[in-house]
Amino acid sequence: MKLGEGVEAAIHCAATLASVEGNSTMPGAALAEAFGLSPSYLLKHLNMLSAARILESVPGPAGGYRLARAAERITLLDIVLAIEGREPAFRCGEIRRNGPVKIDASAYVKPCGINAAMLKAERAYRAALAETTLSDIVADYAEEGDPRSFAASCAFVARHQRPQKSSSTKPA
Amino acid sequence: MKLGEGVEAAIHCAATLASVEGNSTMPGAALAEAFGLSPSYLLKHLNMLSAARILESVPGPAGGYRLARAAERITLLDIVLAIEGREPAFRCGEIRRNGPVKIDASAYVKPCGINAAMLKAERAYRAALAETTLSDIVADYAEEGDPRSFAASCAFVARHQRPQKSSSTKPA
DNA sequence: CCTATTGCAGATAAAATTTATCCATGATAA
DNA sequence: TTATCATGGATAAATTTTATCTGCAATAGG
Repeated sequence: MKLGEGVEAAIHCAATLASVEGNSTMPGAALAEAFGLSPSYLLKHLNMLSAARILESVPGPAGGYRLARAAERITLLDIVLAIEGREPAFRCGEIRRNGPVKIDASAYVKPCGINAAMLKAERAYRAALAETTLSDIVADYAEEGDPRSFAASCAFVARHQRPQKSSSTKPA
Repeated sequence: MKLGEGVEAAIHCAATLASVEGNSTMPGAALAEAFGLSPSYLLKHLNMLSAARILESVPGPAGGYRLARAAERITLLDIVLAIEGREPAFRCGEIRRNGPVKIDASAYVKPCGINAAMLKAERAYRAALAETTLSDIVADYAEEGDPRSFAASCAFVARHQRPQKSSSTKPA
């Protein structure tokens, strides 16, 4: 059981974008620089977040990414599912049917109990992830994080965010 | 987020071994046959279960595998950790430190809030897995499963289990 | 003792997935 | 018109997963 590295990058980027003011955007290259990541690869992940309607993208100069909705309404689960896919971690291969003795398919209409137990655990995992929002992450960082690191983050965002001409969604 | 196929095989095998009587064993080849799996690869997984003290192995003819303790005291978590490893699925790469502005390491003594939230979810996952024991799986199968399939499983176990000379652990 | 069966460790290889880079294209602000 | 930026596709490198094989140690049964 393993989560790809993209998840960490995606959450950090989304949290950073939560600090961007109004409908301003931040270029992908700036986000890559903020965390020392490969720009070309990070774009893939940002793209998945866009496809999942977690981020919005604005093309052209002064373009970039911003949150597609309020940070209060973006959970860690949203991000993890966008990056890792919506498939459950445990995939039942129905190997119970592969024995030497062939039994009629009607014997397997009830779902496999093992699968059920594994999926139940995964629901617990997802429920826990759904309890934390991006705004929780940001608030925790502002309150509990080191002031030096927090100030540096704020400065970085202020330096790289780009205001947009006309608003489309929520004007702060 | 993905679990290897070995987990499914391991749980099914362990559940099968839970039906073996007394201190009898069942050869790995028989378990592979029971689920249509590659014998040489399944042995790897059975071995991990042995290393984790979930199974015991007996060498020599009439040898094979059996549970190392009562099915009531083996949880799905035990098996998943034995196969997938004990590392958490989310591994924090501390990319928060990789920004262009270098900050003293003392700013990062507090753990990353994102990591904390992800680990919290994983604890929920593991707690849910720990709630289901092998005996739960077997009992559910006996009560809720199809009688034809259950009878076939019992017959298969009866045909392949091999009694041992002298007992070491629990004589049923 | 001898032999056949079985678990075990290690080397190896095939396949799939993840990670990463590059380039051509389209949008758009200046 | 130009420079900046997101997008999508093609591609490749790296890593992990899956799978097989071989030689070795243990042992029940003759």
